[in-house]
Amino acid sequence: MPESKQRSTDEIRLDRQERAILDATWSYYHEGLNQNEIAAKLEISRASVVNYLSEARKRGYIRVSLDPSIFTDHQLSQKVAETFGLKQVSIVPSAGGSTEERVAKMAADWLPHLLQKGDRLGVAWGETIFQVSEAASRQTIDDLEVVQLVGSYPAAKGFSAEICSAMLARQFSATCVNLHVPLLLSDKELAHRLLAEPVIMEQMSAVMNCNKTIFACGTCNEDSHILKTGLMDLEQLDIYKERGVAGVICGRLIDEDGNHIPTSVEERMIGITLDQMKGKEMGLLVGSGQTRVAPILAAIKGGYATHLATCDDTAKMLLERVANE
Amino acid sequence: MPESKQRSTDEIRLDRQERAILDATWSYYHEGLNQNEIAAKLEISRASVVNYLSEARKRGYIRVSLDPSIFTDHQLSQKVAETFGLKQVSIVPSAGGSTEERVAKMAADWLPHLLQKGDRLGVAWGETIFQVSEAASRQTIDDLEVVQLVGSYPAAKGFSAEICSAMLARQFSATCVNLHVPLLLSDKELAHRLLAEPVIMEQMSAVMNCNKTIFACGTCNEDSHILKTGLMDLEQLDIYKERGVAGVICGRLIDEDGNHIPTSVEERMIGITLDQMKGKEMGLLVGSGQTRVAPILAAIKGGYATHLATCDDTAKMLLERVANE
DNA sequence: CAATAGTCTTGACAATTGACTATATTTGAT
DNA sequence: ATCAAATATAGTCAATTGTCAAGACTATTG
Repeated sequence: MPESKQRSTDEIRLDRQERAILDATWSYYHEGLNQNEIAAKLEISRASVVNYLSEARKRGYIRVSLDPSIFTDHQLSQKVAETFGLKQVSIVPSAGGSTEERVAKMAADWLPHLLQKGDRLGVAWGETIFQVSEAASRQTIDDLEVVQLVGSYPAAKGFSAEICSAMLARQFSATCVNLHVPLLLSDKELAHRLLAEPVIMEQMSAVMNCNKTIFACGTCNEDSHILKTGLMDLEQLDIYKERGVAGVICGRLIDEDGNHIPTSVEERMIGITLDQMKGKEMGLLVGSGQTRVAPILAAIKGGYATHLATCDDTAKMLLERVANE
Repeated sequence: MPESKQRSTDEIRLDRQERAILDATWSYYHEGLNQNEIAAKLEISRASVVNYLSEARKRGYIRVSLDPSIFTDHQLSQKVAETFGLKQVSIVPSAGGSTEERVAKMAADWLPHLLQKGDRLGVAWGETIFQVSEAASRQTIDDLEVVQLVGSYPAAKGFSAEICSAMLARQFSATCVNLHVPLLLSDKELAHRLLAEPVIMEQMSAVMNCNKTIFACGTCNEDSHILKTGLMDLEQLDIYKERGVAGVICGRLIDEDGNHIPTSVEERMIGITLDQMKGKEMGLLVGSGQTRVAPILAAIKGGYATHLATCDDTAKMLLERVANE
C-alpha cells in the first residue's frame, strides 16, 4: 500500500521548505555559520539560503533586543537615581531629532521588566505615552491589567487616551480597562453624575487600584499638549504661569515642587487625581528634551515617579539644574 | 574654579567611548542604520563602528533569540502533542552531530517561557540536562526556586547534579536548593539515617514540593549514563533488560509503559522517586536521537512528561513507532 | 620631558551578504 | 501528457561588513 505510506509520511514530515527555513535560521543565528556553509550543509544554493533567511526575518522569527540593563547600569543613570532618590533610571544616548523615539522605545522595552504577574498598570495620556505604546513589542505578562487613567479626548493627532492603554494591553496580552467617558465635560454637574454611574464607578475603582503607572509630565509653554488639545487656552495658562506652574500630569497642573495647582477645568474632568498618582509601587516617568527638564523635576519632587526613562542630554540638564540650586 | 567645573562634568558625563558604543549599538540594531551612516553620524571612522559593535556583542549587549513559538507551532509538533497527549511539544530541525546541542539550546530558551513567578523547578541530572543548563541565557524570573532532584555523584565528565541546578538558578536569578548528599551510599542503613537528618529532610521536602521539572530519560544500552557513571554494572543491567527496562529517570528504571522496575541500588540512593516525578504541573522531557526513542516513549507513557523538547528525526521515529503498534 | 607601553583609531583590503537576472526544475491542475 | 505557476539555481555585481597592520594618542614612569 505505497500510497498510504506516502500519505502518512507526508503528514508526519515537516514541510521541506519550512524545515529548511528553520534549519537555516538556527544555523545562521545560533550556530554562526555563514550562508555558504549553510548552503553546503543543506545542499541548496546560497541564493535559497538568502531567501530563507529573509523570509524568516519577514515572519518575525528573529528577535533582536538590547539588554535593558546597559541603560540603567552606567554611571550617569546611577548618579541621577541617587541624586533624585529614584529606584532606577534608564538613559539612552541622545540623538538629535530621533531622541524622543529612542526614549519611547527604550521605555517600551524596559516596561515589561518592571512588571510582574498580577500587576495593575495605569497608563496616562499624551504623545510620549502614545509613542511608548506604539513601540512596545509583543511579550506575554501573566495576569496583567492595563488601566486607562484619564477619560478619552478627541486629539488632533489621532492618538486618544484609550489607544495608549489598548495597544499596551494587546502587546502584553493583558486585560484592558478603558474609561468610557470623555475627559472633559461641559459642566461639572454632568461630570459628577457620570462619576456616580455604576459602570463608571467600577472603572474608576480600577483606576484607583492600579499599583504601577506609566506617565509623562507635560510642558506648560506655548507648544504644550494641553494647549494644543484645547484643554486650556493661552489666557488661562498665563494665569497659572504666574502661580508657578511647572508641568502637567494627567491633565492637572503642578508647581515646581510637584504640588497641585487647582484649575477650574478640573471640576469638569474625569480621570485620576494627583493624590492618587502619588506613592505608587512604581511610577515610570518618560520624557526627554530641554523643555521637559522643569516638568520632570517637578514630577519627581512631587513623588509621582519611582523610575525615569530619558536621554543623556536631559539627564545632564537635570543634574546641572539641581547642582545650581 | 575651572578645575572643579571640569571634574563635575567628568562625573556627570557618560564616558565618551561608552556613549559611542551604546549609540552605535542602538543605531545599528534598533534604527537599522548601516555602519557608514553611523560613522558619519558619530563622526568617527567606520572601523571604529565595527569595533564598538563587536565590543557590544562581546559584552552581551545584544540578544538575538528565535521566537520559541516557531518550534512549537508547526504541524509536526502539533501532531506529536496530540498523539501522545502532551501539552506542548517543541521540535528543532535535526542536524547530524549537533542535534543534541540544538535540542539543549532550544530547551534552555523555551524553559523560561514555561516558568512563572513562584514556581519550584526540579532539575534532574545527566549529560542532556547539563547541556541545557549550560545553554541557558540570563533572564530573571521572579521568585523562582530551583531544586536539585537527585543527590550528587562524582561523574567522570565533570558535570555533577549540583552543577545543573546551580547553573540554571544562576542564569534565572533563582534561589537554589541543592541536595547536600551523595546520590549513592554504600549501605541502605546509612541512607536512611541521612534522610532522617533535619537538614536533609528539609531539602527533600523542597524536592517533593516542586511543581515543575526538567529531566531527560536515559538509555539502557552499553553506552548508557548509568553504566558510564558506575551506578550499575553491565551484569546488573542485563538482568533488568530481561525484565523489559526501557529507560532511566533520575537513576530509577522504567519499563516500556513507564512503570517502576525496582532495583537493589535504589535502597542506597537519595533522590526523587518515580511516584514523585509523576503528575507535576509541568514536566519538560528533553532528548533526541535514535537511542532515546524508546526511553522517551516510556517516560511519556508513564506520565512523567507534559512537555517534550526534541528534534524532528526523533519526533518522526516516535510517531512511526506508535503507528506500527 | 623623553621613553615606553598600552589603548584607541584609522585606512586599505578581504570576505560576506543582498539584490537581481536568466535559466532550470518541480508541482499541481487540467 | 502538458501547461502554467511556483520554486530553486547559477552567476554576477554592488553594498555591507569584518580583518588587520600601521599610526595616533594617552598615561605612566624613570
